[in-house]
Amino acid sequence: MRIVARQKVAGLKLEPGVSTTSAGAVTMQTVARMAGVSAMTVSRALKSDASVSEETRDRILEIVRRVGYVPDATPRVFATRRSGFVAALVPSLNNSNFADTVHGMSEIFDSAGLQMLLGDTEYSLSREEDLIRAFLQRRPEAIVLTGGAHSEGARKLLMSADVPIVETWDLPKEPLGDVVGFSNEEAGAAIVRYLYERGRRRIGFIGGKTSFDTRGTQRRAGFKKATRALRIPGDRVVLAGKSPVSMTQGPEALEAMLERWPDVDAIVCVSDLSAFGVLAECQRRGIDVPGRIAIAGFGDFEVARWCCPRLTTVRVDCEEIGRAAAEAALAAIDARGRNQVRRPEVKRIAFEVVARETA
Amino acid sequence: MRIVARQKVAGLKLEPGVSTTSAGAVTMQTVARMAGVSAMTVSRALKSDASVSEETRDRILEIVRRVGYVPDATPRVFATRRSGFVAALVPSLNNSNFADTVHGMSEIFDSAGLQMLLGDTEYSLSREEDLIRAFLQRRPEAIVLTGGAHSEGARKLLMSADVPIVETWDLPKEPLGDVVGFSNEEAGAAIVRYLYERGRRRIGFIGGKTSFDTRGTQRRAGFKKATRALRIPGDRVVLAGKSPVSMTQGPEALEAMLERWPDVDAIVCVSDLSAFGVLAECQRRGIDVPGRIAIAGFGDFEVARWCCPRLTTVRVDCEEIGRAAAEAALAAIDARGRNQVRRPEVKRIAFEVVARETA
DNA sequence: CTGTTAGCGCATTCAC
DNA sequence: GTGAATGCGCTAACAG
Repeated sequence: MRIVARQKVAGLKLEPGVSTTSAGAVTMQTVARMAGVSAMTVSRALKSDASVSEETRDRILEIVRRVGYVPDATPRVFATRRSGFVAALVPSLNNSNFADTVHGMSEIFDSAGLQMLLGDTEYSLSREEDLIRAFLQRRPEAIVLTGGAHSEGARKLLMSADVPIVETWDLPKEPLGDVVGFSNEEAGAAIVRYLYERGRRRIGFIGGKTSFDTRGTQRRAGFKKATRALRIPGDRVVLAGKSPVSMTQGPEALEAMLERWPDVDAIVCVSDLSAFGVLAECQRRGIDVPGRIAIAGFGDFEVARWCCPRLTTVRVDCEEIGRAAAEAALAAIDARGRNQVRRPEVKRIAFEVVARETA
Repeated sequence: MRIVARQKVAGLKLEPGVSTTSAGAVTMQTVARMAGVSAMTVSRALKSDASVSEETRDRILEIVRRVGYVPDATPRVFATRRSGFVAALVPSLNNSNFADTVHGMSEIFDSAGLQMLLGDTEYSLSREEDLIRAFLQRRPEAIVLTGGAHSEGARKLLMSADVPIVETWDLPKEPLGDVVGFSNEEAGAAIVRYLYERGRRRIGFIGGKTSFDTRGTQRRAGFKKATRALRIPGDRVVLAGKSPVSMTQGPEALEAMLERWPDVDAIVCVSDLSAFGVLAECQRRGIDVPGRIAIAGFGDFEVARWCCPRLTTVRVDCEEIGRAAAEAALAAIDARGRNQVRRPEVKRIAFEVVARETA
């Protein structure tokens, strides 16, 4: 049998009869015996609101400090029937947009005393399902997902788990619970209209090949839709590399674009990262940006704000998505705690085209 | 009393007598009754190795699927005395170097069936301590930390928790356990020597103001050391903004540098992000890079590989740090499981100067 | 203000 | 191949 995290009583001989558990760990019982009280009193002393005499509490807390006792959350989960966990899944942790969202969430969850179980789906629905299954074993009090596309298996798991769900970064047609997001299609259309207003007529789109990045796919749909509405050609689409699309795809994507449509006068990229890759490749080739080609990205990544020339992009308040998602989760958890019914809500997060130097 | 994650039996009427728990959750017991077996048999059926008749297992698994039963890890933790958790703390999740390390770790931990509790210390030792305290309540089987600098409180907690520890991204003088890292001081010195070899003599350093980023501080120490050894001036140091240092600091830092030392012919930046910020600002000011000023960064971020001109930098295999750290953790967990003593090890990860276009 | 009792849902151990 | 008893460490509920 393996022993987890045995706590040693640092620099302290336990008096006889004050035994630790079989595993040698310091438990509440140990502390209780040392303080000459019951475990229940220790339990009360450890939460600030419960009623314990000042003197007893001080004595107990002193012992707790001395032996370095850290209460075990596992039995607490058992006893209170609350795991203290919230699960959050993002397509990638290595993407500052999602990292910002995670940051926003943790701000709220932290202060609510909930720990986050963070998962990186790597833009894969099957990995998302696996993570959901793994996380559900920890009985999270809520689950925050990215996007509205999930495998059938994931949906089944989530339904029968009967756990509050928040979907983010999108506006799913058939939400599983609360929604905090925006229309990626509208965002894609908005940037096309912006370029059109700036006089561009031969606009191209660069995105990833795979369908995993459904938000990217929707931005592409928005591109198509807007070009149609504006009666400009909408076939200048290059899909390069695989998601997550990144700077790496810049050179090959630009090459492919220029070969098929040498007259392209503006390029909408599925993210700032690919946009920056394209921009840098233009600089290498001596292509004037925005003189000959305008470039627009998505996400307002830091690189977009600081590169030269600065990238025109679409900004979303990623942290706000996280905060709002966490608040929705808390509301759902709270309602559940009171045995109340609560209708899931849809919270739209604004996006805006940020006009800068590349378009 | 709040109820966590009640599982509903989707589309299935429970026959009378086959009750769920008081909370209404589907438990192993529920499944057992439905299958007409004991909970123990369900438990066995759920792990592939245990001995259960083919027929019984199939019947049980079918029911498990139908009702969407997901076993609860909490009592398992209790019974097996293994939490199945590993804690990992990084200074920032919004930093692709650390995100890569996390990715490397999860690769190994995933396949070992361990779940990661991921924490973002935000470069703050006190937040690190808080996170350690919170995570220890979950009885992680190992803890992976970034760097060797920890608060006294954190050290005490870790010591008395008696949990295997791995420190990464550094070579602490007094390690708490295993170490997987490299000398940031040597890395800082190496890039100075590189610039010196390329003929630069008036080399400056740009880093963050705060002391939280101890790795950055060590790179600065390496800068000092190398300039002294090479007998070139080592006072051209600008500390700007606060950690995490980023592109944002580029303009102000460059401004400060040029004002005090207009003759600077090379700038070592604490990270590629600040280096890119400086590079972009040079481009805006029309300063020739590397003609007039050479620029070097650290970390080989994606932006360094793709920007124009490409950034000279120091590369470390961040994912390998993560993988090696996870492997060290597994080794420690394993030894502990066998009640063996195991001497913590120090694994050095190589770094290399990557010569590119800016220096 | 403090103690006692009971139980959370699973795995271990031992019978059968 | 299967079942029954037991206990993990904590807290809710109630008794004192």
